[in-house]
Amino acid sequence: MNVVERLQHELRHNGYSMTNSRLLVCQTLAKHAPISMREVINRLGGKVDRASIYRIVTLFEELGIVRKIPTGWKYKLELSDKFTHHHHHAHCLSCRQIITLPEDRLLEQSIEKIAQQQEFAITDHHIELHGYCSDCQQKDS
Amino acid sequence: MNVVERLQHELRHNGYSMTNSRLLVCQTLAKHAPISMREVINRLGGKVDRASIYRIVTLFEELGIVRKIPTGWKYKLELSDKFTHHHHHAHCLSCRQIITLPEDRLLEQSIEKIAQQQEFAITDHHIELHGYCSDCQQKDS
DNA sequence: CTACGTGCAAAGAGTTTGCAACCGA
DNA sequence: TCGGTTGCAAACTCTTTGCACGTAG
Repeated sequence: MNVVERLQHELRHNGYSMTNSRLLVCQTLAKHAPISMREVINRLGGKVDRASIYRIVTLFEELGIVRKIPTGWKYKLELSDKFTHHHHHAHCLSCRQIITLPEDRLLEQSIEKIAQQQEFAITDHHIELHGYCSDCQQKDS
Repeated sequence: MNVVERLQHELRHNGYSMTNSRLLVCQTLAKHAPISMREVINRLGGKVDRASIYRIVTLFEELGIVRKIPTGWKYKLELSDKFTHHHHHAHCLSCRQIITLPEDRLLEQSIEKIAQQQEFAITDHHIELHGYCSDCQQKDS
């Protein structure tokens, strides 16, 4: 199932229509993630209105189609695990690059264990590392 | 070392003055964390100007005195591990409560291991759980 | 056809900046 | 005293909302 089919399925399944604007937003996310709201708006400028983009992203978030990844005071967007695979990110404080981390069983298990201990019914989780990537470490030393 | 002494130390050590405004912001964070920017501004309304609060929080973040914890599109603020103990949060999607989680060795080790594997020099990390707290699970069922 | 979606425009939050006055060491 | 800090006011960016028109099913 490719991105478009997947989107169509998620929308229909929840009683929403597949529209051209929704498709454009989804394709932008698929192609450029992680991407900021501003970038999405710029890339779709003229094609989809700002307000509609906000409405679409809000809907996508409710349906679990996109996730927001916090970067300092702001955030970026990317398609959820339904479209890609489960992963987390590391942010380089020097070059601002966002690195995608490989999935780690032990880490995921730790999270689940803690949730169980707290009797917290977990639906999602987010992990974010801050520091310096290998390239920037070499430059600075 | 209490909160005020700790603040004084962190500021002096980095060449900044201990001012009344900085003290007020710090005390507000100590007393009400996690707290949103808006709440800080409201609580200090009349005593410290909005712009100064932003400047102070930005400085505090650079010095590692405060950390931002993302909550959806927004964020809240709290004093860093230097003032409290290292911990993470769980957000209840129903009652919006933010639960402080106990420290977990296994989890912290997993994080360090992943950073090492990626040759990423980690300085900080965030973990955030989403789901439903035990109270809300009972209400809904 | 008809309810859901979108564009437009304007309002409402949240955040930043320049500059003159102020205060802490 | 003197440079770092703050208050004020204005600008700017980000996000939301109401309403009339457009469009998918």
